[in-house]
Amino acid sequence: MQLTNTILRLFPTLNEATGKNGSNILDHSQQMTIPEGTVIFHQGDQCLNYLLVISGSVKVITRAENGREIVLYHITSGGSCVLTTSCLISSEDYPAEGITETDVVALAIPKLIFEQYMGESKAFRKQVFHSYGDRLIKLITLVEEISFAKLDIRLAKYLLQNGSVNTPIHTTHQALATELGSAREVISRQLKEFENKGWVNLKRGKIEILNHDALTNLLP
Amino acid sequence: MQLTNTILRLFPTLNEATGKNGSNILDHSQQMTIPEGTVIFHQGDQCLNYLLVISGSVKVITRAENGREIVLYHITSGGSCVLTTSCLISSEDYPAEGITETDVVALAIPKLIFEQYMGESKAFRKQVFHSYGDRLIKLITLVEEISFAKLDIRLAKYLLQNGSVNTPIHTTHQALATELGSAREVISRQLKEFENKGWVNLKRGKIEILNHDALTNLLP
DNA sequence: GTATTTTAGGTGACTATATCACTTAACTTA
DNA sequence: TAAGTTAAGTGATATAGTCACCTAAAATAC
Repeated sequence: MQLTNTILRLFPTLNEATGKNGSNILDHSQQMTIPEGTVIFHQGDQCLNYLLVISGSVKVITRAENGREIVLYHITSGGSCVLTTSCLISSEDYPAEGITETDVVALAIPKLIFEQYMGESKAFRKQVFHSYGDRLIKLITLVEEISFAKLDIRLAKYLLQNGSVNTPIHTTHQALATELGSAREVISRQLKEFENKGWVNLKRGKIEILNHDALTNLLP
Repeated sequence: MQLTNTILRLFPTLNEATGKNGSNILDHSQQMTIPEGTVIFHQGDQCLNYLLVISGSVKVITRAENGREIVLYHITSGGSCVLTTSCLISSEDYPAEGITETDVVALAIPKLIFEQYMGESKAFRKQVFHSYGDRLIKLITLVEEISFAKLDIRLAKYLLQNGSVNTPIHTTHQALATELGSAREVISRQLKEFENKGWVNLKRGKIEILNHDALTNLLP
């Protein structure tokens, strides 16, 4: 089956994740398709599955009372949701919310199967742990960036990572503000400054990079 | 042995963490005492042990190029160092540094023993995972606070959590700045403001809380 | 014990970022 | 085409961080 091959390419360790009786973890898991914009988890939810993302992207955000948001990280193809995992094990509340940014195909491994394979398969354990370590390191890097890096640099970095001279970025200033944990007005002004310098071209919902090198020079 | 009892009280799951041959995880672990101010890990280190803190406190910080620091979290009695664990499994570089804040007694579980028991003991797995989830949630909460909470509120919160009307806080403005990811001058000014309002009393290296209620009223 | 050095804390001027209360412009849909 | 909706722009003000420098307290050297 084609999908199984895709899954095994994305999560090679699942191949080895066979239980005592030789059954594969995939046999007990369910593939699901989730439309864009779906809230797949939020604070207080109970989680019954370990989620592996096969295609598409999920953003995990946290929100202040006043409505300001910041993106903690994205889960893309080959990633897993450690927050639901963490919750699977410790049964604590989520401090965050997960929303699909595109249509997402995911593999849901039920809680019990998850626990069973965690005991039986070293490869699966390794995979799960790796996800955890990854997120932890990403979060620490985020703390570092929010605390120490200046906004123009973070913005330039984002633009360079998500677009190039020929491929404009389709997003709003508000979405960018959420991505960087800033305010829309601040992003707008900063982008305007980049535009005045001739580095970018701004259209409603679209940012074109004109001078890749100038933006690169801003980075440390 | 008294120490074993202490360890089992702090890490109840270790009691169940027996291997196939009935051996206990404690038999293979080493107890160590680390003096205050020791850097127990930093970027690029290789880690060979899973560390459980029995007594004392370790602070985990990350540092900017310009020298500014922020405390990511503290590991106290009963806590474990997930960063070294993460590194044990994924072999990635630490994005942070761990420093003992006091003399610390810790239990070091060698990498191989750690991996063995992770496979054999459900209780031990649970313990390790719980640590991970905990840190993840703490880090997300930190991101939330840095991004959204105002400094006076965060400072008041810190003061209330670390002192009271009769027990002054022994720390420097610089240490407070690191704890909250701010700058010394900013902390000094904020504390001065609290002092002008009669809420605290400032001495070199010491902060006395005078008005608990006023500080509490600042919190959301 | 005084002098020197080190460390903690204070201050003013300035820059960066966030917030608030709007306005204007561009797309959407009735 | 008009009305509604969403995106972006703007000025004023508040908060936080940076820089350069100063003073005061404590530690140490002599």
